[in-house]
Amino acid sequence: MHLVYALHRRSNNKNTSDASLASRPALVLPPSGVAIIMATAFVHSCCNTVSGSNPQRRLPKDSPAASTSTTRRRSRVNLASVARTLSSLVNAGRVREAASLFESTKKPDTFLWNLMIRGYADAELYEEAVHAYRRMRDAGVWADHFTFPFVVKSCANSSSYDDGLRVHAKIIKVGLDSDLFICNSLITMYSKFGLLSAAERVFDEMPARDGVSWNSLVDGYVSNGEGWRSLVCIKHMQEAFGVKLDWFAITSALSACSLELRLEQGKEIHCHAVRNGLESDIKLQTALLDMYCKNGDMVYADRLFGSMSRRNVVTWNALIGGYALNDEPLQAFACAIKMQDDYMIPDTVTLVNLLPACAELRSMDHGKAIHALAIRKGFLPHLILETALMDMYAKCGDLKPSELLFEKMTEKSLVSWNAMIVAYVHNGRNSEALQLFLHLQEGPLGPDVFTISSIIPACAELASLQQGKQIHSYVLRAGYGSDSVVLNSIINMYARCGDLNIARQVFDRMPCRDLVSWNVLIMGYAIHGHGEAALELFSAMKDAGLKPNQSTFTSVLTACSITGLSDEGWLHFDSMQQEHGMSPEIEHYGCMVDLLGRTRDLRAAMDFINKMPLVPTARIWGSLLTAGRNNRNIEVAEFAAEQILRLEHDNTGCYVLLSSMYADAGKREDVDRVMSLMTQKGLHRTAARSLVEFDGKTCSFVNGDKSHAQSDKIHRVSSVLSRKIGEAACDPGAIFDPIDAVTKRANSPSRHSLRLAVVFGLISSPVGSPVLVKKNVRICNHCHRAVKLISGFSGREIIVGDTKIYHHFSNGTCSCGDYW
DNA sequence: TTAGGGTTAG
Repeated sequence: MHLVYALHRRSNNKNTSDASLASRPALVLPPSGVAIIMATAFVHSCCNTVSGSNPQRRLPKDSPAASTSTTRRRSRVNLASVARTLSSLVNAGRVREAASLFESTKKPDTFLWNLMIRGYADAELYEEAVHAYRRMRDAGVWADHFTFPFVVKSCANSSSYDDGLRVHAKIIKVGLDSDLFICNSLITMYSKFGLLSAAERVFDEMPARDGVSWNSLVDGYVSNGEGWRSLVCIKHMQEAFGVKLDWFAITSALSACSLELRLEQGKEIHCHAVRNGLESDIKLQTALLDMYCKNGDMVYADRLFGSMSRRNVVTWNALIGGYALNDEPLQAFACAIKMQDDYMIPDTVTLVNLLPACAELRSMDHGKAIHALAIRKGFLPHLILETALMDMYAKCGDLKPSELLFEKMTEKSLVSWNAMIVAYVHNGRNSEALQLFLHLQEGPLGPDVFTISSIIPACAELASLQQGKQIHSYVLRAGYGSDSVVLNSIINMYARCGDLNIARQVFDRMPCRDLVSWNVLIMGYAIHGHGEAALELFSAMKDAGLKPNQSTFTSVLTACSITGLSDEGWLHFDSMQQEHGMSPEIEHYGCMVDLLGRTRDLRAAMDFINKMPLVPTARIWGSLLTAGRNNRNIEVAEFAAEQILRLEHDNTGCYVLLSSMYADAGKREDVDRVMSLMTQKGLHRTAARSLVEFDGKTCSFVNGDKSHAQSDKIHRVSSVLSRKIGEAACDPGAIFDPIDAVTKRANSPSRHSLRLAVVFGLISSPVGSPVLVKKNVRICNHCHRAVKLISGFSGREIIVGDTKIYHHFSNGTCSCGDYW
């Protein structure tokens, strides 16, 4: 406006007063781009007149030198005036009008190019900024120390990795690689690319650094999830270099404390902010609030929030997110209501923060209401909101809306892909998760550490050793071979897929083992029935200086119970409280009930449950049911089943186990009663399925399966083996098998899915090699007895994983000691 | 004319 005012004044009589000009309505209107261009043209003419008014410097009109000199001078003056106009437009954020003026300018110089590139960068038109730089270079105009910070920033924000590297090379070539501003922008660029070592290299090679250099590196660490390195860097900058923490450093430090869950350090930084008079800044207060929320101190967060004199939507969102994060979903919703009383309008972040609260409450109604609100407010499509919605639906157990959202997303980030993969895994749809993982690899987005950590458990659940090996190979190729989170998942996967030897090899070769690594391997030994080895590993873990946690004891007590190491089990259970000051949790009590059941002391098991300081769950009564079943004590089993069904009326496993017991005891009427009760409740027994891998493929068998290409041979061999091990055709167990009782069809144990899978494994693999089979339900008595005998007869090791443990059948015996 | 996070998804 001032510019037009000035221009207008020049175009009119010199005697025109400011007051009279101010009274003209045209002057108070904002200048349009065209008006400015026209005005600029007018200024050119004025300037030309002025420059030609000095008779002392005038050259003969026909002189070539005079002509050239005049042209140059005119050109300089033109550019200077364009620059003023262009600068005004850029500063006003009117980048399109600035571009129009720029394009109409002949031979723009470095200064004008810089202005234009800055205009694009300020308007977040980063790709256009980079394009303008390319045009500048092609036009032969020299880029200077002002040009590069804008260009580097634009490369960083447009994810133009190749351009970024080319620009850096150019900076080195023109000798500007020591410039403070350029180096600072390069640190940020490399951090945004996730190339922290490149950012560090730029930082290290700087001849001089300022606070921005340090803050940029610290921020780079934080934004790449390297909270610890960020805190180390902050300490170093303060102590070794005497750099004071400013607003930026404090906010980065607070984020680092959130990442590393360092509440005490966060409080120290809070004190530092107070000492430096920054505590009244609303942004800093919100950052502090966020730090307290992320560290789980909602009491302090609430107190800080209450003390704030001013709050905005961001502040409210931080508090809502805090309550949702800290498992206080109702408080999160209460805040969302209160914020509206405070005249704050919920935005996309508010809704994104509320969705985990819906998931926590398992309240699809709340989730759907938020979804509807997002649609009504026109927030969709929105990448983060859609991903959060997908996650909410999946956690509420409804995958269909998640799939629809994912399918229809106009833009998908890697986080969206990961969320969908996790959604499948958490809902037991492991095959779909694996398919999606393969699909992801076909596109431009590569899997990251989250993807890998999500997909490995799917392989573990599918018990697909081949798939697991392929994922392991991918992990090594993709450079995640030293990531302890990923490697821990891989150890678990190998153990759950039945190959404990490879699990051990991965563990032994880990560059850095954490507590989880030990816990996972101890559990691996436990589920394979190698109790002694698990306890040896536990001792080695303590010798290595690691302190056991609750999960360690779950693994150790599981090992003791599965292997029947009663004395050791009680020793470790007691040591939890006496030596390590831990209160046993429900899982630990469950292991002890298993242990008591295994020692056949059902009375002690019942007393133990009655004296437990925790309310028994279905898992505890399930252990008692198993104990009753393995000790052939129908009364105890019935009592346990009653307790389970009181807590979980749809527990099909409970019905099946009880009916199996009745069948073993020859109580045909009770079998019928239990099975009809199941039918009345609309429950269905899980169809048994056994998997065995052959030639890199998983072969699946159901009971009586005849779909396999070699079915005739498999059934024939199974019948022969059945006879060889002396399995009677009229086995009383077979007659009263609940499957037969319900289906009323002949289904001899020799045709059970496990038997078919074992036989196929035996005939399709090299003589002497072990056979590995995975089963989706527990092994029935007949198959357990038969596979023991088959292992003796064939001289082969047969490994069968059920839903809980691995049975190693060898020389006619099973590692479970006939208790499972 | 140059560099820098308050809250959000896996």
